[in-house]
Amino acid sequence: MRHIMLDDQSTIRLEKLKKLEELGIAAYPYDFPKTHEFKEIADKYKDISKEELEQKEEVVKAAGRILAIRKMGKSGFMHLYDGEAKLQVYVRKDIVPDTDFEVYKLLDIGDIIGVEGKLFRTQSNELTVLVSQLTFLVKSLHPLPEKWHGLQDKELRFRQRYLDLIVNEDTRKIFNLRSKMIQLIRMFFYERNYLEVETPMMHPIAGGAAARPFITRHNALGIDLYLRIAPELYLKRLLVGGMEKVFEVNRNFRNEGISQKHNPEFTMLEFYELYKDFNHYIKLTEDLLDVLNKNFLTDCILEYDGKQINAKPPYKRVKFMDIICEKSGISLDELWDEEKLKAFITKNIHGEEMPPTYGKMLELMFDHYVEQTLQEPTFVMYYPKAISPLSKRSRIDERETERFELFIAGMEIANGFSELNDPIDQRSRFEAQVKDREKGDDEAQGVDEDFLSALEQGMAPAAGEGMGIDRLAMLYSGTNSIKEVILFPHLRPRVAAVE
RNA sequence: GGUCCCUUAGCUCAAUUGGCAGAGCAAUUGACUCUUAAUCAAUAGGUUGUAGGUUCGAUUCCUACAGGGAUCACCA
Repeated sequence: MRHIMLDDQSTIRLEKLKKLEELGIAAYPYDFPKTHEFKEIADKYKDISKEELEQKEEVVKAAGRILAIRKMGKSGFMHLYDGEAKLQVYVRKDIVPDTDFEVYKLLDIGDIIGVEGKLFRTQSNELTVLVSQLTFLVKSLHPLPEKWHGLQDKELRFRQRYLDLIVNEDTRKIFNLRSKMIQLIRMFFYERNYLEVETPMMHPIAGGAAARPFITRHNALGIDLYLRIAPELYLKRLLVGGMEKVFEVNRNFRNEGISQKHNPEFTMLEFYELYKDFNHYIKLTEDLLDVLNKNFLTDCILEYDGKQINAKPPYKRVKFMDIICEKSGISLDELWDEEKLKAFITKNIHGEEMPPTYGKMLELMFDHYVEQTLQEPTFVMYYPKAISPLSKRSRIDERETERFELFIAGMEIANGFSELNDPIDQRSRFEAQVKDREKGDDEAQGVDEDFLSALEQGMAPAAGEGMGIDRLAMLYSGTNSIKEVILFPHLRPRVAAVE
């Protein structure tokens, strides 16, 4: 049996709750019929003067959590917070019923109350409810963190996110922004006649990306399943089935380290459209970001990590192999030659193990020399086949694919391509992956026969793309840690206290 | 997983060279009918993350462990 942890302050609050019950007050009432959100009140009356308010006799019913109490004998002010805005209320002994004033005297910071009363402006002109009736709604048995500094301890902020949300307004703003962003993204695709779909989170084969999966167990079937690392291969089965435009916003799971930019589960937007290629999706990406820019930025400037980044499309386009040459000084011939590349890495990149495959060497070159330099939004195009097992061969150079990634502030934001729809080519790419795995690349995929059968049925030419929602939220909220944009980021579990 | 840093009252933070563990907010009691980081007076609140060690004496020095942060590795 669990008991409430009783420190001095909680004991006192429990006693106050008992006194309320002795007054005949319901300790845990069932509802409160409020007429306004605080923000509605603020918006509606912001231009109404003190004098006009006196005449109008505007009565409101509203409810919120007490963030501050300033008691002055027979009257007092409180600030309430309803999760969106704050509202000041004024309680006077000669105005509220006697019982209500007794209740008021037993209130603590953190309690939630409902009030009814007419609006007025104080001497300092703050819009305030002159309380005529006060309704007790719930007692908070623990004190709130300090009002001035708020809750600073990151661990407490993430583990007890509810406290963070009550006390730190910025936190609330970040999650409002995130929600609005996802809403705008959905609208963007709905307007273009995309169908929103949900594909499995548990896969018999983890495919569609290069990553190590989480393993879970299905008892009745007696098999292991993998939490998906990407929805890609299922979404493309839908393309085969004739769904012409689809998108999915949902979680992916990757069994890797936790860092400032990585959470084991993260939210991914993926979208696909038949009869289009990667050029079309580069443009669509710019259109989508343009919508977000207009909603979240002023003058299209991203303020990130102390830098100002111009986010106005169109964005710079560079070739993957060219940009590596430009930033590292290697020649294109050397870069295309595995042995010469190996020699270059040995000579110039120290403290790194030699990657097991040619593809991994290219990724090392890119990560080491290029990624951090891409601060202004930049499309990196034409990734080599070796590291793009699901993208269609380039029309220009068959060693490359029609794949692009978008980088902003040194972060990978999107990854898209002309989808490979040749089942024979796809099979050989999968087989190359198997060879990579044998060479020691434990993120290489296996052969997905079921997916190949779908492709054999015939998939029209298509473009597809994935975007990391958490990282977008980081960019637009100006936060440099993914934990700030995920309500409950993964932390090591605390060892439970002895019960 | 490696390296470095952090952990003191409910919260935000102090504590000199190793020498009585303190402040603000929150809380309690009292005063106060336009305050807004309300004000004034008084009071209470601590096994200094945990377990060891060195020492006459440890918040302070050492070791291990736990949690967090930064960074590297892996990745989006």
